[in-house]
Amino acid sequence: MYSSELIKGTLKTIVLNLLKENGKMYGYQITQRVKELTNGKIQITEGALYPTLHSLEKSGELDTQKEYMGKRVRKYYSLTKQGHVTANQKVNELTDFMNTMKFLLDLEARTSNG
Amino acid sequence: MYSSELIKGTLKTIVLNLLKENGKMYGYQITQRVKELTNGKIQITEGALYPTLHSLEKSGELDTQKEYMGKRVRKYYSLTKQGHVTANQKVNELTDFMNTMKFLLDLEARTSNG
DNA sequence: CAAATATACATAAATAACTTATGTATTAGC
DNA sequence: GCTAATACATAAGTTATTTATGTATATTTG
Repeated sequence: MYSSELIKGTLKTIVLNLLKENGKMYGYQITQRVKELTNGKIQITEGALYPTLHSLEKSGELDTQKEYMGKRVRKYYSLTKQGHVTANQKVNELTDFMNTMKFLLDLEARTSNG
Repeated sequence: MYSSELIKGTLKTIVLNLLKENGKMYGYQITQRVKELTNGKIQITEGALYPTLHSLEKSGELDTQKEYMGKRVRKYYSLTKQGHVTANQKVNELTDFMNTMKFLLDLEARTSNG
């Protein structure tokens, strides 16, 4: 597990990108998928996820669709048109940021080598 | 400029790494150097930096040394032995995290391609 | 079949790392 | 002399999280 400060700020990007690639997902599924894909290195808590999903829905990035499995409800989320745009922007911004960070760290390492 | 959430959590790592490579630096110099190295994409505010420096000093990562340029004081910071260890840990953790994030984003992109 | 665990949602209080605003003082440029 | 840059510092407000708690159904295990 990474120190939590690092993960902060990337949650919306992770969620939007997962939905972009998987079409639709429900909350619990997102937490499990991220845990699985990162070998437990990134674990999204439900206390963080659900408010984020609600906020993305409110701001028009996500649509919801309820599905009943017996008596249990699953709330599926999918990207709106606007959500697709935001997803791309967020992924690009994060990629750019990480490249800048790597440059910042690598450059300094190179300087010390001569 | 990146949205501020992204930069959160990386400030200590940036500062420790800069000090590791440059030996000693003072606060204002750190803000200018980061701005310069990232073409203004990352701008560390003084309100964020000074408390961080104080906190790193308090926790034993940094030593300080005052230098007088005429009447003006500069407070130089440098890594303690423990600070070197922490700097390496933080850089490794950030690098690992960024690789995990890239995998998470790239994997999904690859999945959509077939 | 009872108990524990997993699935699945949700919210609210507390916390941490910032931003924004403000303050002081010296130095440089016009 | 005025403005901007240099150089420090702190405090209030914001925001995204963590931690804690709650509800309910479904599955596994003894």
